Amino acid sequence: MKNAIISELFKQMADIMEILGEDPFRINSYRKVARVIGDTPTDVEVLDTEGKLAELPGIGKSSLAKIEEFLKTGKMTAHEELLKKIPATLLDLLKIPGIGPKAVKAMWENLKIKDMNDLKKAIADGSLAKLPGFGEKKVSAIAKGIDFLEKSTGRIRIDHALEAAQLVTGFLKSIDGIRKIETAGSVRRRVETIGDVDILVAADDGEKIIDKFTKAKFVQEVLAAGETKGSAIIQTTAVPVHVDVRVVAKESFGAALQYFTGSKQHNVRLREIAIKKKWKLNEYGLFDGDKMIAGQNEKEIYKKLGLDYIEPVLREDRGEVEAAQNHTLPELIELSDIKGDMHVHTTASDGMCRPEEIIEAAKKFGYKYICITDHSESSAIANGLSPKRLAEEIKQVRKLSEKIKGIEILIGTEVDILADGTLDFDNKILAELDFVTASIHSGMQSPREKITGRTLKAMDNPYVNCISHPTGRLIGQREPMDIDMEAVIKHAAETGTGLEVNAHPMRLDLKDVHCKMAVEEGVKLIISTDTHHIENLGLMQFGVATAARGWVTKQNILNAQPLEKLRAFVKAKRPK
DNA sequence: GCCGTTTTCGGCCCGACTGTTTTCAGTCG
Repeated sequence: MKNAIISELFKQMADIMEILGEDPFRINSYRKVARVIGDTPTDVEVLDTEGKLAELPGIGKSSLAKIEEFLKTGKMTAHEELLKKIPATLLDLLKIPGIGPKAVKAMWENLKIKDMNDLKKAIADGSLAKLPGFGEKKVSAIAKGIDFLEKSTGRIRIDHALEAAQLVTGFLKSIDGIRKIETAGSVRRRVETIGDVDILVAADDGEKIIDKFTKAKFVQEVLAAGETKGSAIIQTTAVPVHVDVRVVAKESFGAALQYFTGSKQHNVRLREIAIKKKWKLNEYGLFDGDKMIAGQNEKEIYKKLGLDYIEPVLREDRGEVEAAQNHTLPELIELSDIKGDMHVHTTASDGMCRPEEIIEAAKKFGYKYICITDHSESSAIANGLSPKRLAEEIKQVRKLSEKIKGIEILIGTEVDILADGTLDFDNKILAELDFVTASIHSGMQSPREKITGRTLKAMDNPYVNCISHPTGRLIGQREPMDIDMEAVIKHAAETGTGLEVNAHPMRLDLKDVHCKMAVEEGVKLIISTDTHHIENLGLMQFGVATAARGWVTKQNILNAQPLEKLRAFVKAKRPK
């Protein structure tokens, strides 16, 4: 699958052209190609073979030729030509906050700065500050930017971002004069990783709000403080988080919320629609000339533009604008639809709590059922169960099930998929379980054919109901396995096997675009927390958000169905 | 470079903040 590398090539070409000062619209079109290819779950090579590549939005003749050249030869001449014009290391400098293409170009042309080390030297010896357009403050901002970049781990997890958002909104709520407050940006869209957190406030005295925010106890460093916008690095229990607070008037709150929720590309589409109607859309409202025709609430803006309301999780310019025009938006899965958790671990393997504790906690969530799924023997590091220990656990859980009322208690397993694609338990014992999820925990570096083959073979087993965390990625820590997700999804549909949407913010696996692909093929998904601690049960919201970002409805989710339906799904695959 | 229910040519989203300026360019979202 070459999607990621092709996307990166186009992004690099856009960056280089920007440093060279070429036509911004042309640059923008390269960026769009990068984004569209990066967002596409289907292998570009497959799309090309089927002649469907040019059907993707933003891919015209010229981009198609570049992509095909790369697929055929492993080279992209246009990319190589551009790289001859500037050193590749210049692109790293663009990542420094406060430095853009113009600054990079000026530093390179005048001071021969070509990488981070050169830049540090130029700051230290004072030469950068002498460059026209670079004063003392700008140089100090760049130094800070380098420091931030070197310390930061890049984008942060959605749960960490949400914690920061809740900390700041909680604090702001206590200030007099605040009429409304909402978290906007990528946090509101529940994107899997977050760059910074955007908080939107409706109030009259912006300066006062920003002043209080930037002086709050949790603020580590103030990056900017104006009349309507404050920007700061704040401390949370997990990581430092960049938070922006913006203040707008009450009558513009909806327009500002829409605007600052993004995504940028989604907003561009909306503004284009406004322009066609001879209107103007900005963060203050929707305007016909000087007259505001919408702005106080967000729904009004979509309505006036002739669109059904689009939930924030869908606002990625992945077809949602067209669907809103045609009234074909899906009715998205919600947290309250979830009826049970199908993947939890107990002290029997590597979980931190006893079954009774988890079951009681699940009852408090209002779940109708829960399934205990401890590891199998091969996951030795996770204290996986031998067949004998599993047999004991089955007995123990059945007993609990008789004792505890108000929730159905199921016994299952998270069984290892072994190197040859067979399972860690034989079918005889699997047949005694209510639900079986299978996953790969070893040999994750194997080549694509091997990983894919193991997964497909596991799905052939009539007792396997679900594949857990199908790609094995750990966000920010481990790349996904090299696995053919198209083949996996097709085979899941063929064999009546479900796929997990692992809700842990570090996994979110399946990810959104794979969820979309799976439901389009008619595959049932199971959103599970993979709980190891009691608190983990609360992570379900992130799995639900990820599925919703993949246009998933309640009907597509197995554990949003009554228990009878879930049991029927298991039964349908087993030998009659 | 892409695109078309006003367009196959001529458009392509919009504003805040900052710093270095003295009216604006660069960066960011």
